[in-house]
Amino acid sequence: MLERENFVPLFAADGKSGFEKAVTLKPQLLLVDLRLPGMSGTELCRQLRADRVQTPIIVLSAIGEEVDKVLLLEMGADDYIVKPFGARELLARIRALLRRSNPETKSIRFGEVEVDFDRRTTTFRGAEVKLTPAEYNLLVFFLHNSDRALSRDVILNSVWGYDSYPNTRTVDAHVVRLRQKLEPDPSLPRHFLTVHGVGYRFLP
Amino acid sequence: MLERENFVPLFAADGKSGFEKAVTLKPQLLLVDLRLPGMSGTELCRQLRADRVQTPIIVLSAIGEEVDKVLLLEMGADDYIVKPFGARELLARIRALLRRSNPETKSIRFGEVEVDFDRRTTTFRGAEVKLTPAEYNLLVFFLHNSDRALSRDVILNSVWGYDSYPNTRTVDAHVVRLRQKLEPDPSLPRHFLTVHGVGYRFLP
DNA sequence: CCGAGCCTGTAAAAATTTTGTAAAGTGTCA
DNA sequence: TGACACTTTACAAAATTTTTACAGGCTCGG
Repeated sequence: MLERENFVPLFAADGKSGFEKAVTLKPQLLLVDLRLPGMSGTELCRQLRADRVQTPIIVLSAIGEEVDKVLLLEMGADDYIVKPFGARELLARIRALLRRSNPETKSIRFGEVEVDFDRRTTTFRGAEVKLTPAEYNLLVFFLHNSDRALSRDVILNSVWGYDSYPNTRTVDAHVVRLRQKLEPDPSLPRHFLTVHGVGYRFLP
Repeated sequence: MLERENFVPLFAADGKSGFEKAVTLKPQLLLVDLRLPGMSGTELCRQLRADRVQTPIIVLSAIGEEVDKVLLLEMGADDYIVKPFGARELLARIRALLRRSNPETKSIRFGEVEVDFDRRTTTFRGAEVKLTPAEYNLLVFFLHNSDRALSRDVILNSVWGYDSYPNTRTVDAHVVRLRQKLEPDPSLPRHFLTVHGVGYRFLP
C-alpha cells in the first residue's frame, strides 16, 4: 500500500534490527508496533531518542492494549494510531507527520526563477511561467536533487515511475522546455546542465 | 537484460546449486525466486545467512503467492519484488541495494586532484576539469585499482566492457589525456605511470 | 656502447556517439 | 472535435572516441 503511494517502505522483524535499520538507512519516518519481539516499542523509541535519532515515529498499538499516551510521547513517539486502522487513516497521519517534521519550504528561488510549491506556480523574471505537469514534476525533482549527476534512467524512474515506459529521449525533450522557459539564455544553460554520456545536473 | 546493463549474471537451476554458486562464485548480489525446485527461497536465504554469507539478496515472488514480508526479511532477504515486474524496476532495485550495501565514498582526492562521484566532476588545483565519459570511467577504474600494474587488456575489459573491441592503443590515448588534464607535469607523470611492455599503474 | 626492433607518447584525422531541438505523431479529456 | 500535453522521430550540430601516423624511447644481444 505504501509503495503504491510512492513511499519506499523498509521492514524490520524485531526491535533490534529495527533500531539498526533506523540508524543506518535513515528513513524519513518510522512505524513502530508497540508489541515487538525482543524489545517493546516504547523501549525502541527511548533508545532511538537516546541515540540522537530524530526520525519521526508513529506507534501502532492494538486495541485493548493499555497505552499510556503520555508515556509514549515522553518516550519519543510523535503520533500513535490504534489497530485496526484503515489505509487512508494511516496515510493521512504519515503525511501529516512528514509535513510537520519537514517544514517544507513554501517556495524556492534560484537565479531569476521562483517556484511556489503551495500554489504550484513558477515565475521567471517576475512573470508567471506556465509549466505543464511533467515539466513541473521534473523541476521539483531537480530542486530536490541539486548538484548531482542524474542519469536519464534515474530521472525516468523517479519522475515518471516504473509503470510508464517512455524512451530516454523524452527526458531531453522536457529539459529543453525547462531551459526555454527558465534559463536566461537557453542555449547556454546555467542551471540545467548536461552531463555528457550520463544525463543532467541541476545547479541552483 | 542484465548483460546489456553490464552486469555479469550467473544462473542456477535449483536451490542447492544456487547455494553453492553463491558461496563459491561470490556474486555481488543474489536474485532468488521464492518458488524453487528442491528448496524454497526462504530456506535458501536462511541457509546462506546461517553460513555467514552476507551477499545482498532480492527475492522474486509471483503475484498471489502468500508472502510474509517480515518472515522473508527475517530470513535474510534485503528486498523483494513481485512478479510481474518491469526491467527498469528490477534494475533500480538492484542498483539501490548495491549502493546501500557498498557505501561508496562521496569523493576521493590524490595529489592536487579531487574527484566528486556524486556530481561526477573533477577538479585540479581547485579548478574544475572537464572529463569525457571515457576519461572519467578510466580514472574511476584507476582509483579503484591503485598501485597495481594493469595491462591494457585488463583495462579495456574492465572499463570498456567485453562487447566493444577498440584496439589497445585507445587506452594510451586516454591516459595521455588524463595526464594532460590531471598531472602537474604531463611529461613527467607522477600518478599515471607507464609499465613498459604491460600497461599502466596508477599511484595516488 | 650500438643499433634493430618493438613499445609508447601524442597530435590530428576519421569515425562514431550523444545531444539539441523542432516537428510530427499519439493520447486524453472535456 | 478541439485543445493540450506528452512522446517519438528525425536530423543537424556538438562532443567524444577510435584510429592513424610518426617521432622518440626502451630493451637487449652483440
